[in-house]
Amino acid sequence: MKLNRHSFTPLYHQIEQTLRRQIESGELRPGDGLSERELSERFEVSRMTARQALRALREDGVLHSERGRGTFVTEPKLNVQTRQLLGFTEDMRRRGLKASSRIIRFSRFKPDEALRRQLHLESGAEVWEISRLRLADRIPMACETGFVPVDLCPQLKRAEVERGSLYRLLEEIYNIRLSRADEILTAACATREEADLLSIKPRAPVLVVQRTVYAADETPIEVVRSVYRGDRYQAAIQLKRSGR
Amino acid sequence: MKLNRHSFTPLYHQIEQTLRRQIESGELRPGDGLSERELSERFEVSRMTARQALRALREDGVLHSERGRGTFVTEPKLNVQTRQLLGFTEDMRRRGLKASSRIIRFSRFKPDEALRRQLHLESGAEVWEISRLRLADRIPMACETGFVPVDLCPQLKRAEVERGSLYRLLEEIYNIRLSRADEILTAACATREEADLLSIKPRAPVLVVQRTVYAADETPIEVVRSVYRGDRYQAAIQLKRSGR
DNA sequence: AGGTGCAGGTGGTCTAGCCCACCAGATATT
DNA sequence: AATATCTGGTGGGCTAGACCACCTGCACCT
Repeated sequence: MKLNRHSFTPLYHQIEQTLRRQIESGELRPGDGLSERELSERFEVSRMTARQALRALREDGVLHSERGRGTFVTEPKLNVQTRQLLGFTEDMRRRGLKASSRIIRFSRFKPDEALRRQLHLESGAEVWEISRLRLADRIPMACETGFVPVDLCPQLKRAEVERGSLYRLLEEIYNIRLSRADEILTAACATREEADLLSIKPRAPVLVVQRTVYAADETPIEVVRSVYRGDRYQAAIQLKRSGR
Repeated sequence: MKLNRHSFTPLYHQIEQTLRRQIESGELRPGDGLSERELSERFEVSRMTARQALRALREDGVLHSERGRGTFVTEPKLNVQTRQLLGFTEDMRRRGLKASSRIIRFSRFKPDEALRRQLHLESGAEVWEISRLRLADRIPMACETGFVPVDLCPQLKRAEVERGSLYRLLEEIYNIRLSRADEILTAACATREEADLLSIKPRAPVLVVQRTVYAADETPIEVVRSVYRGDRYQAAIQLKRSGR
């Protein structure tokens, strides 16, 4: 096992990625055991460095450690998957559904004060408005209206947005590293317009998700409001008891 | 600053708790700076140990570090607070509201197969059923039905449940250390019964939270279903973009 | 057969260092 | 006055050890 000692990516992160790949490829299977000392020998690093690699994987729930026994690849949770910062496309893929979308509106305009403040923008700046109907296996699932500063991706094309994942686009083409998001979930009644789009009855229950996405440097990237069909969508979360 | 070197609680955890107290008491204020080397001198531990204390606080968002500058007490987020594993009482207190409750049903019975499996119980075991209307500042906010294995707290009294926080009871009296929970959030329509209890119109939107709470050893402690008024309750979450 | 005790492996914690890139403010140079 | 350079402090990363509590399986003894 060879690491690149002169890379800018830290050793522990290279180890983490290696293990993650091995788990995804099936080379390491659920239940398989690892050991900190064995890893530190295999990768020729100190044990503390191996530990740091394992820590991240433990926090993701990919591995779990038992004192006195070892560290093991976690059995994949049946059913419940934790809510992650995923776009609709990625979210649906994880649920085993195929995402598609229909653009309802795609425009650029000068945001009002509230939105400008949410996106930390100067008063002259513009935003893209991306309004899409989201389908899973061709069934309407959500309608989503997002706002992204034009400065971040001035070349954004309707066709690009149409094809698929906005987040992948931002990460791969515009080189913006998404890091975290704040979400607020509420229950509401579908408006007539939403009901039409989603093919549900007016005033049927919907799950409304308002999300602000941030880059690694805490710059707001996107503000988005998604209205999910209450009868077909559920959000799974894992909570920790921390602090006191 | 003195640590108990012979305690069973690790040094880094003692440091973490000390800092947490100092922040809560106002002795350390938002914006104040700390340094790993300074802490390691002050507490007479190695720098790695001081680092480990800071890591936990960073992950909680209480502190944040800037390379080349230092580690600082984070300004408290206005408004948005992240969803934590809290009982209703604690949740409302954080929102600045006073929680109270009215017991609708309190009984013990033999669970059906589905519930038994969720709580990992043997076939003879019994559970408490605790069904409560939850109020915030005397306004109905949610109705909540929880199931707890009788074995965990055989002495549970109706009066105890009536007084307040079930979670505090479990932690302080029955010495059960809660560690995490899985939640599923969905939007739905209030049933007639729920609408009556919550003083809302029948078929008004409600946020349904189904939660399973686990102890540190992964034993399921409680399965609970809460129905929140859609017009008065929202759930805030923080998401991280991790792994791939 | 059934228990007892021991040895080796494991994760958890901790030490006392090291080098690096980065940042800020002071100092020196133009 | 503006600019470059130095300097001390910071977090990030890493090392090569150490001791502990805990778990497991094995050998030994009863």
